Amino acid sequence: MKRKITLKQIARELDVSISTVSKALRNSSEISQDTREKVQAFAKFYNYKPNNIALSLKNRKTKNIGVIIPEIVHYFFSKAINGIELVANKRGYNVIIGLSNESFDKEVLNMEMLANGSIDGFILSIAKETLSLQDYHHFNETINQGMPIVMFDRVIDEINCDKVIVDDVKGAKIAVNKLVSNGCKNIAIITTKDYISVGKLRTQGYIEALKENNIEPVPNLILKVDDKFVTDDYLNILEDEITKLFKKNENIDGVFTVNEIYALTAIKAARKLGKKIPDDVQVIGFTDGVLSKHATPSLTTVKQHGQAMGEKAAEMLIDKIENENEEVEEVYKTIVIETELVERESTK
Amino acid sequence: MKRKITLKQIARELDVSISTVSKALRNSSEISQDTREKVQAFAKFYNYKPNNIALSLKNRKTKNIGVIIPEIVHYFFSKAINGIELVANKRGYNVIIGLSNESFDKEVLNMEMLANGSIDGFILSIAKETLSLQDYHHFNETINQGMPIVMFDRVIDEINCDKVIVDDVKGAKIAVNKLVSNGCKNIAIITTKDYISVGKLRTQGYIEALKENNIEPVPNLILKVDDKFVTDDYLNILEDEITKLFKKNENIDGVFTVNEIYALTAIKAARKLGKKIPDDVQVIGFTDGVLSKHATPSLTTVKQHGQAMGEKAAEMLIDKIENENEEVEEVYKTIVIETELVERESTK
DNA sequence: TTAATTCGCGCAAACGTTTTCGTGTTGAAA
DNA sequence: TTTCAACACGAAAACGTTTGCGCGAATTAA
Repeated sequence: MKRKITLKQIARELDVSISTVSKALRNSSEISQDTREKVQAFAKFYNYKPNNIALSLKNRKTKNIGVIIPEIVHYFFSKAINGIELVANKRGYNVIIGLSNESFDKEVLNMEMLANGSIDGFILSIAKETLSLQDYHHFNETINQGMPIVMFDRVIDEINCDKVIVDDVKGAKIAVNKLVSNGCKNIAIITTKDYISVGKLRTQGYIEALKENNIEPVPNLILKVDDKFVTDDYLNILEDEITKLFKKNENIDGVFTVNEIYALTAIKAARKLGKKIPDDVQVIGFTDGVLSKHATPSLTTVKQHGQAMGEKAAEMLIDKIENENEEVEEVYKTIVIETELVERESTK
Repeated sequence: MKRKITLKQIARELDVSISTVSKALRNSSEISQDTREKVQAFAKFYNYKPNNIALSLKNRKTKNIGVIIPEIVHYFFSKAINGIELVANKRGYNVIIGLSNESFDKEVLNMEMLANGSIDGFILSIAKETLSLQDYHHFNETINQGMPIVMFDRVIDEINCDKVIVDDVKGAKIAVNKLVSNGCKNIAIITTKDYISVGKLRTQGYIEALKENNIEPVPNLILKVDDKFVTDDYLNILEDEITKLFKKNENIDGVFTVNEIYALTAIKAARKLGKKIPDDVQVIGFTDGVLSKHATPSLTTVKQHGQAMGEKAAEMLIDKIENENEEVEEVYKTIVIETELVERESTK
């Protein structure tokens, strides 16, 4: 019923000026002990709290950070948000989320909605559509307006901003090396089309690892799935493609995939073909999500530390926000979060 | 480099007053065609956008809604956020999230951070700790300050606000009825302690359904798991308890669980005891998450429509925010979202 | 020519803060 | 008694908007 109380109302009730109230509440020595106590008691009684919006306007700091990600129903991204919210909260910031749903337009719209004063900085992971269109004007414009940006996971080299990434190449190598040392001779990869940077990099790691182990990569063992349109039939199409892969290459004894779903689907397809996991085929996925842990057989995966990435991104952003005054020549960092192989039942 | 341009700067450059600029941009007929065009062209060139914070202060509307949930790395909650963000965005609102991590203190803190002007209303799902402490003062205080609240999923009857819930009793009944009609005679339930309202209600539905099918519920078949402390060892403890349940009651041929993890763990435990799913034991879970779909065998579950719940909650909240003026005697609605049984491989 | 309109624009208040600078009152020192 | 510092407080500006109102100039009607 009763709106939040303001300085003005307190001032009127106590018959002093607004400035006196403000100073009294901040314990300024300008104000007499008497008045201070009176004001503070009154404020406490009416549960006075300064209005954030007014503070934001005055200080030109909102204490909000904007996070724009492709989707939220996704283990990696929700973990990242968890990390972001953790440190943001610890440092007194709120988190505003925008979901691009992998759409360029929604990404641009979301950024425009927030860039007009609502936030002090952005943390973002780029939509697939943006990556394939290669239209990055909205990032550059935002940066030019003096708004700090930290990109994570899906980043673009050419944009000048802080970045937090996973060493996808190295992660893929670790996985492939594991398969090789476990005795696999014919290792396939199930990956995405190249415009997804993480897919591309993991594929690169796969190839490099093979070469380092003196195995010549063969194109037939590289399956690049188009995941532009994720429909309900998607899983079936995926499974069909993987089944074809197995049938064409009877000798496959190891599979590395760039995410969990591909790995699980590969296991399913392999089993239907009568192959035993991990005896006949060993499988390693990427992203240590809830599926990897609870699947049967549970999945050996390359863990990305999504939460750590989120935490680091938030730390970097807030550091930048709070040191904005020091106009040192801008220097941008790229932090690489190490991956880790989590071994479970899908490998020997 | 260059900060966002303001009305004042445009006014100075064009040698008119601030009000003229403002009116010109809003196409007011008070301003001559000439001036309007000049101002608009200038504003467009410098990409002028009104400052949201200033607007918020002026209008006493932030166009932000606050969402406080227990955790985000969780299929149901992330689906709900997805729905909330969808309609919020469509209606011109931003979403600020706070995570309580099931902690009472963090829930209170988060609400206080946001309640001082940062948002126009709350959507929340209550932390377990709050539910067990039964301390709801923060909700009531917020409501008394005139801030609208919509609770979803985990709600409290005594609080006067809009609510969006799932019919947990009915959902449980549907599941149990399915098991009965599939021939199960000894149906166990794996649920949570009663202070979690959803656990309690689903248990209630289980009992009612049994009675309606003329089966006397037996206490030995009701396993109430304490999930207050979710640690890494948690799954083992859970599995042990379930294994004990099976051993004590060899005749169990159907299991209903209040979430996915319990269901998967039950399947695992049953299999280790040599029972076949669904031939010897049929299992139905709750919450149609990513695990249910991808597990082997895939899981028959009661689908909660988390996204729909989020959408509905956001609609209700924004409606309330935008009709706040009409001081009709407050009337609070509770919307029940229907559940749906998704049949997969864990039932016959 | 005068009076009444219309037009085009600026002033100022308001939203809720914080903070700088003045200013009137008190008490003590000279 | 005069002078000055210390004290306690208020006025006002600023952050960036929107908007009701007033005012001078131009136009029209009488």
